[in-house]
Amino acid sequence: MEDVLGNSSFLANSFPLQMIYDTSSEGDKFPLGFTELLGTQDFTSPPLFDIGQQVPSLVTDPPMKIESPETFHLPATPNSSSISSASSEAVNDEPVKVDDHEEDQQTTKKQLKPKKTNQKRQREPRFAFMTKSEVDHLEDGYRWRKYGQKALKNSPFPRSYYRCTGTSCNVKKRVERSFTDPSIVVTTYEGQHTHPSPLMPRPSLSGSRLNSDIAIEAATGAAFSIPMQKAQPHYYYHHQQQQQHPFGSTLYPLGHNGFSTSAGFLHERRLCTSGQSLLKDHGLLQDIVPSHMLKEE
DNA sequence: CGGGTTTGACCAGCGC
DNA sequence: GCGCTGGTCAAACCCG
Repeated sequence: MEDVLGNSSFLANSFPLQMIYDTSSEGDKFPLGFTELLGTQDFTSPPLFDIGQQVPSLVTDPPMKIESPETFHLPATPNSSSISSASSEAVNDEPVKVDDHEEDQQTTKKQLKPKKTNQKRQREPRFAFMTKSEVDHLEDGYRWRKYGQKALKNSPFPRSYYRCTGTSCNVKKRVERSFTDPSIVVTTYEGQHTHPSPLMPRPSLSGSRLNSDIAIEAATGAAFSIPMQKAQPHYYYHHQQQQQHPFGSTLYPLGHNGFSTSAGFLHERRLCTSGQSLLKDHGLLQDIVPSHMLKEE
């Protein structure tokens, strides 16, 4: 976990526009797209980001070697910001059904105190964003309570731990700064909101929502919360890497935990829902990244 | 006073 | 087995 942000050689050819998805053990039982793992299911989760400003991508690096449980990729350019990469962590061999996640969370918490059960601690699917921002704690529409802070071994910046304050909502997030680029905030979400955002009512599809925004929701079936930017992000797109299959080949290396499966699902779903030819060169990014950005590269 | 933050301690998992 | 590290707890503290 410590080289999360520190693998600079890796970063050199990494994907600037990435989203870290981390599922612990769902494997091919994972019936949902990754975004569903985060926000509340469908109606409840507001589109908290302006897709024109911040765009998630599901792509990970093909050469990605998961040396540490979580591997983050930083933008290749200082101007680029945001988001993601895939990671896997806390591998459980036993598959976990998403439906059970709430229960799991309850039990995992209890597991801490009444020492040692025979079960390994089970983790929620995780999912991280890299956001270029001055502020550590990005507003994402939910209310969070900080419950811990930890200095990380290979980073001068501490990691903060937050829990959603919603009752019976066990979503957690971790916020840390990239020490390779302090302007980048890495936010890792874990769990699924069980309630709508208390801060931001979901607007209708009309108005300010961009097509790409809609595309994301169509693709995922649910919106998820991406921290709203306080600083203007820039998106950077690597055409070269995008030519690869945005999910299959790049995500398979994550192996064990079914990321590839859910990603594949997502991809399929995308094809089904968006109704246009989506399988072109740019893969997912094509319809979530503004076209002018795609041309930049 | 209620809710959030800080911070030291504790625990579990992992690697050596 | 031991030490290291990440993750969490919970008491103390802060603030509106």
